[in-house]
Amino acid sequence: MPRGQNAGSGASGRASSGESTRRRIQDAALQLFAAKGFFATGIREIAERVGVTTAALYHYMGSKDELLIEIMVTSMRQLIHAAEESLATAGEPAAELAALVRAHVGYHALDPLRSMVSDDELRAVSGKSRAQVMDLRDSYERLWAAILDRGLTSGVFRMADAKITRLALLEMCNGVDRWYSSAGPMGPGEVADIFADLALAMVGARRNGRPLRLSNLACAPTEQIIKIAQRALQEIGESD
Amino acid sequence: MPRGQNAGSGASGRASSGESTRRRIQDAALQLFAAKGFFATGIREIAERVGVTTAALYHYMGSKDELLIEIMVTSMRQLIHAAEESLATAGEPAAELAALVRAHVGYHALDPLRSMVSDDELRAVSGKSRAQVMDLRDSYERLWAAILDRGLTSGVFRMADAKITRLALLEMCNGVDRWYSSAGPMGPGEVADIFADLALAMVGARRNGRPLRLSNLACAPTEQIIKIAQRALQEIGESD
Amino acid sequence: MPRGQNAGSGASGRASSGESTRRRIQDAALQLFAAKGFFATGIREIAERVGVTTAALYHYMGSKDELLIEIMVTSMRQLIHAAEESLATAGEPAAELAALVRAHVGYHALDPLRSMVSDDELRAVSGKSRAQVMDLRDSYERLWAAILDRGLTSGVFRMADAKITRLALLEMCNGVDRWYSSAGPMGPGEVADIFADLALAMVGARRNGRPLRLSNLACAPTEQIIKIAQRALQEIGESD
Amino acid sequence: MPRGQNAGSGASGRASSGESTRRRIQDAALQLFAAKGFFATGIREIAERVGVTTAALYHYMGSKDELLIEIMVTSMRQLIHAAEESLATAGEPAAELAALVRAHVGYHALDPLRSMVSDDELRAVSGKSRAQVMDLRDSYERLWAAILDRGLTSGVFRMADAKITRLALLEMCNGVDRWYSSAGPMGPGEVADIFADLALAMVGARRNGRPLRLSNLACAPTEQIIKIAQRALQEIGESD
DNA sequence: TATGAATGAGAGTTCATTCAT
DNA sequence: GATGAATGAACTCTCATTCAT
Repeated sequence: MPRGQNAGSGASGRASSGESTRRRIQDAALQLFAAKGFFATGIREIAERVGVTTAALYHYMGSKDELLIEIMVTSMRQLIHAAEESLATAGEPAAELAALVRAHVGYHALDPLRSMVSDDELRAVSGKSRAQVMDLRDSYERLWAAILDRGLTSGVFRMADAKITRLALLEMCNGVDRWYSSAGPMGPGEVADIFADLALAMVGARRNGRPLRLSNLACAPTEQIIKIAQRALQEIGESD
Repeated sequence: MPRGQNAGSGASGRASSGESTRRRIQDAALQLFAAKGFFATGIREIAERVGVTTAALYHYMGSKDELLIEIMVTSMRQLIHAAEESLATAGEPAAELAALVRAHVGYHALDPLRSMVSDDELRAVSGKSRAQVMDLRDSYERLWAAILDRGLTSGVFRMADAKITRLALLEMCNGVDRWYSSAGPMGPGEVADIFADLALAMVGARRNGRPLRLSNLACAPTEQIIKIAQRALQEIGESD
Repeated sequence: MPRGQNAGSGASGRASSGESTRRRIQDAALQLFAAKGFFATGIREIAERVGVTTAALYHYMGSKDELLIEIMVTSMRQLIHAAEESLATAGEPAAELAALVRAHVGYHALDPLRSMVSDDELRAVSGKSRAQVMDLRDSYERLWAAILDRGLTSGVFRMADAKITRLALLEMCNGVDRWYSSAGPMGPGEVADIFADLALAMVGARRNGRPLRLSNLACAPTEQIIKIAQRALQEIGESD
Repeated sequence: MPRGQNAGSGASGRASSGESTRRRIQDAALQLFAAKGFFATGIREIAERVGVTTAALYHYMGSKDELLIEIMVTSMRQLIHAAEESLATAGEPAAELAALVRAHVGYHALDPLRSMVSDDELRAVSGKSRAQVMDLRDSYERLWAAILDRGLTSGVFRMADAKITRLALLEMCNGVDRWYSSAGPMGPGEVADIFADLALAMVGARRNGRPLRLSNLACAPTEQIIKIAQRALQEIGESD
C-alpha cells in the first residue's frame, strides 16, 4: 500500500530526453520554491539541481516567473478538479463538507511541496497571471462557502459565524502541507478522515440532535477519495 | 472601545529622535516583510519608506537579517508571554485551551503583520538564530501539547489523534493573520471567542456528556484576554 | 518604366530550394542590419524572418560576421564595378565626375538598404576582412580623387580644397541611402541627375567662364547609367 | 590659437569627486559609443575606462539607455542653440545659409564624437525619448527648409529641387564628423568656411547674376561663429 | 537538410553592505 | 548621526554557436 509523496511531480517515464528534462526542471523548481521560497531560489540552483546550464533552462521555460505561474495555475486547477469529483460522491451538506475536506487534505498530503508553493507564493505573482490565479482561488473558496450555506439553511450545521468558520476551516486544511510528511506514521487518507471529523465538529454538524461524524455519513470510502486526488495530480498539467 | 491595529508596532511617544528612527525602521521593515516577504524586500525600500539613506539604516540595525531575527524573537517571546499570562487565568484543561486559543488569536488579530512575518519567514533565518527561534516555537507548542494531554488524561477532551489535532489547531489559529483586518466588522476579542469555541469542538471537549462551550467555562472576560495580548505586544522588545 | 527597389536583393528565380533559402537569409540579414544595425540584430530574428531554426542558418552561412562581410565586400565590388562602367562612358573630367556621381547615387537609390549597411557597419568588421573592405573602399575613393585632380589640373574645376571637397561630395552622395525611398516622387535616375549638377557646382566646374551643368556635357543618358547600376547589383555576388 | 577637440566634453574643473565621476562616465560613454556604437559598447567597458565598478555606474546614471538619450537630447539642443545664435548674425538668405552651415560644421568639427553619436544612434533610442529627439531634429531641419525657401522666393537661390538640395546639404554637413580630426591640418573654422562656399554653390546663390561666395556676404567673422559653437557645447547639458 | 538540445560567455542591472568624510 | 561614493557578488536573461540525431 504505497503512499508515494509527490505523486504528481515525479518524472513518469522515458519519453524524449527533452520532455524529461522539462519535467525535471519543473520538479526542481517545485522543490526549491517549496524549500526556500520563490525569491530565495536562484535559477542557477534550479539548473544545478537538474544538471544543466542556466541557458538550457530557457529552452524549457519562458522565465522564472512563468515557472511559478504554471505551478500555481496547475495546482489550483487540480485542486478544483479533485474537489468537484469528490463532491460528486456526496449527497447532502455534511457529506459534501466531508468530501471537500477529504479531497483538499488528501491533495495537500499527496503533494505537500506543490501545495505549499501554491498556498504561499501568490504574492510573487503579478500582472494578469495574478488575477487568473486569484480567480481560480476565489471560485474554489466559493465551493466551500456554498456548502456551509446549504448546511446552515438546512439546519444541519450550527455555526456562530459562517464566514469566520470557513476561513478557519480553510487555513486549518491548508496547513496540512506545512507539517505532513509521507515518512510519518499516517497516510494521506487517514489524515483526511481525521480532518473530516474536525471539520464536522467545527460546523456543529448534527442530525436528530446527535453530532454527525464521518462514520455516520453516506460517503465514498477513503481509497476512492485519495484516488481522486491522485488522478487530479496526474491528469492536469501534463501537456499544458 | 478602540481596537487599534498594530498596537505593538507604533512609535510610542517621545524618546530621542534616534530611538524613534529605530522604531520607524523596525515598523517599515515589519510592514514590508509582511507585504512582500523578506527576500522580496530591499533595504532601499525600507530606507525610502523611513526617509533616510540606506547607509543611515546601519546606524540602527546590524543587518537586514538581524532586523528579521529581532522581529521573530520578539514576537515569539511576546506570544509566549501572552499565553502564560492568559493561562494563569484558567483552572482546568478546557478553560486552559480556551485561554491559549484566545490569547493566540487575540495577539494575531492585534498585530497581523508581525504575526505573518513571524509565522512565514522562519526559512529566511539561518544559523544559531534559527535554532533560537525554533526553540522558542517548540516551547510554545509544548504548551499546547501539554494542555491537550491533560484534557485527554482527565477525560475532558476526546480526539482521534492528539498530535494531528494540535497541528490542525495551530494552523487554524495562525491563519488568522492571513485574513483578519481591523477594518472588518469584528474586533480581536470577538474573533478570539469564536475560535475558542471552534477549538473546544475540535478537541471534543465535554462535561457530563454535554459539549463544552466557552460560555460554560470559568474563565477571564474577553477584555482581559485582549488586554493581556496588548500588553505583551508593548512590554517586550522595547529595548532589546 | 518600373524602378524596383532592392533590385539586387530579391530572389531571382528558380534555383534549388537550398539556393533560394540562402538568398532569403541574405535578404533578411540585409534588411535587419539596415533597420536595426548589425549588433542589434540577433540571428534568432533572421531565422524567424526566414522561417527556419537558428541551427539551420548555419547550413547556409559561416557565421553572423561572414553574413555582414559578404554584404560589404559584394557591395563595394558592385559599386566599383558600376563606377568603372559608368566612367567608360565619359571623356573628360566634368563628364567623369558626373558619371561617378550618377552611378553612385543611382546605386544607392536602387538598393538603399544594402548601401546603408555597407556605409555604416564597417566598424562591426574586424580582422583581415576589415582590411579587405577598407582596401576596396580606398580604391573606390581613389577614383574620385583622381578625377578631382584631373579637373583641377586641366583647369575645369575650381575648388578651395580638393580633399575637403572630395569628402563633402562623398558624404553627400552616401547620404542618399538615408533618405531615398522608391515610394517617393522621384526615381533613382532623376535624383542621380540632380546630384550630378550639385557636384558640378561644388567643384566649380566651368568651361569658357561659364558654369558647367549636366546638360552641357557629353555623357550617357540617364537610363543607361541606371541600367549600369542595376546590372552591377545583379551580376556580382550571385555565387560568392 | 588652440582648437581643442571635445571642447564640450572634457571635465571642466575640480568640483566634488562625484560630479567629476559623473562627467567622466559621460565622456567614456561618448567615446565608446562613437567608436564602437551603442550596442557594441558594454557597460563593463565604460566602467573599466572610468576606473570604477559597474555597480558604481548606477549611482550616476539611470540606465545605459539614459546615458545615450542624454547625449542625444543635449546635442540636439546645443546644435539648435548654436544655429539660432549664428542666424542672429545674418540678415538675408545667403548670409543665413552661410551662418547655418558654419555653425553646423563648426559644431561637428569641435566635437565630432558627440556629433557622430547624435547622428548615428537614433535607432538605438525608443519610446517617448525617441519622439523627443525626433522632434528636436525636425525643428532643426525646419530651420534649413525655411532659409532655402526664403532664398528661392527672393530669387537669390536657384535649385532644381529644394527638398533634395536640403537633404544633400544636411548629409554633407553631417558627414564632417566622420572624417574631421583636430589633429589634421585644418581648424573647425577653416572647414566651416569652405563648407559655406560649397553650400552657396549648391543652392546656386547669386546676386546681380554673379555667384555669391562667403567673402561677398555681410556676416560674422569665423572666430565669432566658432565661439558660438563652443559656447553652445559648454552651456547646455551641464546641469540637466 | 533540418532539428532540438545544449553550452560558455556575457549582457544590463540590483543586491546588501562598508567607509571616509 | 548621516551622507555620498563605492564595492563584490549575485541576479535573470540572451547571445552566437555547436552537435548528435
